[in-house]
Amino acid sequence: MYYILYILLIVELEGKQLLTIKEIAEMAKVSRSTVSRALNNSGYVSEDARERINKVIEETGYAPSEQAKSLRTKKTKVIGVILPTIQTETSSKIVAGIDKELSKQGYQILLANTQLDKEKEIEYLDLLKARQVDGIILVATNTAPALVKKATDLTIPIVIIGQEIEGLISVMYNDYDASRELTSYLISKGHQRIAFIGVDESDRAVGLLRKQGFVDEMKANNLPINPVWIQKGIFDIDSGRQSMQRILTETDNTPTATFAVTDRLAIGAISYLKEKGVQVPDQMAIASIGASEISQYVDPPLTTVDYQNEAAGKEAAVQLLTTITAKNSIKKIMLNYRLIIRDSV
Amino acid sequence: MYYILYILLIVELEGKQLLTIKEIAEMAKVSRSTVSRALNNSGYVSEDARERINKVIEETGYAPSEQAKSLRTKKTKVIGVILPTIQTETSSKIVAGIDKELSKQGYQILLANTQLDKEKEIEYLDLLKARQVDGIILVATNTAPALVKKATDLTIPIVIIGQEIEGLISVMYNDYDASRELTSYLISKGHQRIAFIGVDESDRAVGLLRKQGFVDEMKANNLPINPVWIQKGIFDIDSGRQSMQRILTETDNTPTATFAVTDRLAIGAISYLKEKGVQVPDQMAIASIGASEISQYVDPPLTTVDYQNEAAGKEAAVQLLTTITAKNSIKKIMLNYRLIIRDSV
DNA sequence: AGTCATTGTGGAATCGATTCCATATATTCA
DNA sequence: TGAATATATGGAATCGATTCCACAATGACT
Repeated sequence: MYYILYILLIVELEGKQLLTIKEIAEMAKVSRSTVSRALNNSGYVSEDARERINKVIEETGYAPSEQAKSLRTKKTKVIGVILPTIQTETSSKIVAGIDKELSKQGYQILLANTQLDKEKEIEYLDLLKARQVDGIILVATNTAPALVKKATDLTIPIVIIGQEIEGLISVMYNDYDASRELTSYLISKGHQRIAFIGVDESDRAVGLLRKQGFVDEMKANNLPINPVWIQKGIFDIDSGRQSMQRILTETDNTPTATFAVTDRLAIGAISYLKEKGVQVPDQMAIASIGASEISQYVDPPLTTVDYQNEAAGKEAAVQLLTTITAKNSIKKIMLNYRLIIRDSV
Repeated sequence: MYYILYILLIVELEGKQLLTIKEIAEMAKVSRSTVSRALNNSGYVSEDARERINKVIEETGYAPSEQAKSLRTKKTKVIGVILPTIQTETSSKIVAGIDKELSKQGYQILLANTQLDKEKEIEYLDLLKARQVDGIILVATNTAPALVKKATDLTIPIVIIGQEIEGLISVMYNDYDASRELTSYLISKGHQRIAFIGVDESDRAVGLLRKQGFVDEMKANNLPINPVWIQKGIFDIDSGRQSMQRILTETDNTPTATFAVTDRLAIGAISYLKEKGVQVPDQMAIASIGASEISQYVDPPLTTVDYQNEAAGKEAAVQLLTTITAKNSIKKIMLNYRLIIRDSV
């Protein structure tokens, strides 16, 4: 009999089989119920039993399966985060902000990177639901009807960052006002002919609102806009170069300043200007939105708008957690921004 | 009877209770076993039953609980990724590489951000184990004995990025050779007095190996190293500024070139030099390791070493997946690097 | 007609926890 | 001393899937 037990023990240690609560119970000579109670500090457990259980846990390094636990309790302590990409400073700052807040409360992040594929945003909502996440934070790039419907129908708490979706908690950047203010600043510096490098308007926040802010402020100051001055790129540096090239070559009516909707676009534009020997800011001023870390180290340092992405992530996490623990009614949160004036204007 | 069923249905739809396989089975008038077989294409299912099941699934939008499934099958299709920080380009590129590879195979990433706290690396190994992840990728910053022991004892497949740990699959950067080659390049450009901005040596790869590469190459060329030239910072830009300040002020024997172990440190150093009116590269050449996206847009564009972090992440994911599906014996993978020559030297 | 393989199905056990409930003992108070 | 309460424990059901097994029905082949 002893031999058999011994052999079983060996096999178990060799195979490094994960321990279960049942085995811990047996070793501590109590029932599974008691182990569970000791583990969760719920109900009564005698000092005697508690000590034996702790000792066994200590020795074996047992950790209860989160798997099994959450099947029963319906809580996974996991939050799904859907991102368009992880490779930008904006995204990683948002994730960092989310993570800081969530980890305080013992939650973890399950990443869902769409790689800019809009279909996948919808797919991932389903997948995360199947994975029983306790909540979802969606860093949205668009407000397509299919996405809105899926997100609204979802039974899981969800917070949107970067776009406004009716009926859902949204954490938004103040794109319109920031854009007007930045345009206004350029005008106050004496610029009258101002170009604009934007992105596609299916991205309502970055594409549409920032453009509207620019256009409205120009109109409010009775300044004309040459169609060539309005360029559209995608979210990368090279696209900024190309846009600036078009601005300089496709019309004789060259602007004296350019407003790029992201730092990357601005950096691309500057890189083209340098190549062509155009002085920044003397011959062409540049301003953008984003306040990326390097914006202060490029030459010249960029005048930009700080959106405080980490704070956005944090705010989204806070909203989500309060929705999970106690129903939450706050629906829209408009974040602050901050104009950072440097040498590029 | 019909009323009761009807009311139950209403309640169910109203409350948006998550459906279970049991309900699907009832609606399709088959057993749970049959639904499961249909879902997984295992065993026999008649065409007739299959159609009814698919119809019900279609109508209800049912998705099986991954939770319950993985409790039974012991597979979660989740990989834990432990990172020192998510806020650097290196990290996000690695994660992007990992994610691209994993998502192809239907795996997802569970993030564990240590925020540079070494204790947490160990904690998270336990937590991820409790969460039953199928594998772990550890982006390591050190090889402390406690960490090595925990990682080695783990019963879950694990791959290390950035450090070499005996007995585990490690994906490493060729820090020593890259460092020697970069130093050699500086020397070939005529520099004899070269300073070095490093980080703490508890980070074996970035701290120790890069320094050794530098020192060995200097020695091989019989070049002396002034102690003040060897500075130590942390992983941020400001730390590069401070190091450069010390290099310039704490000795009269000023170097003509500086090797910074990361782009950020180099950018900080350049920023200080500019402030003091020191010409780069004429009065001080700068070279670093990292090839961050902005390294080509700073002024002057940085000479740096490209480590291809995304490829590193991808390689780690590939190794991990093959270990999970079929035991894997490859133990060490040394990645390529590439010297990028620009104007800062 | 009888054996055998193929196809199809449902019941029941299982994964590893939590939690309700029944029961037993110890303690307190009138 | 007896009733009420507090403390302690284990048994059994449960969460939502998968999977083994037993059993039927059908068709094929001697």
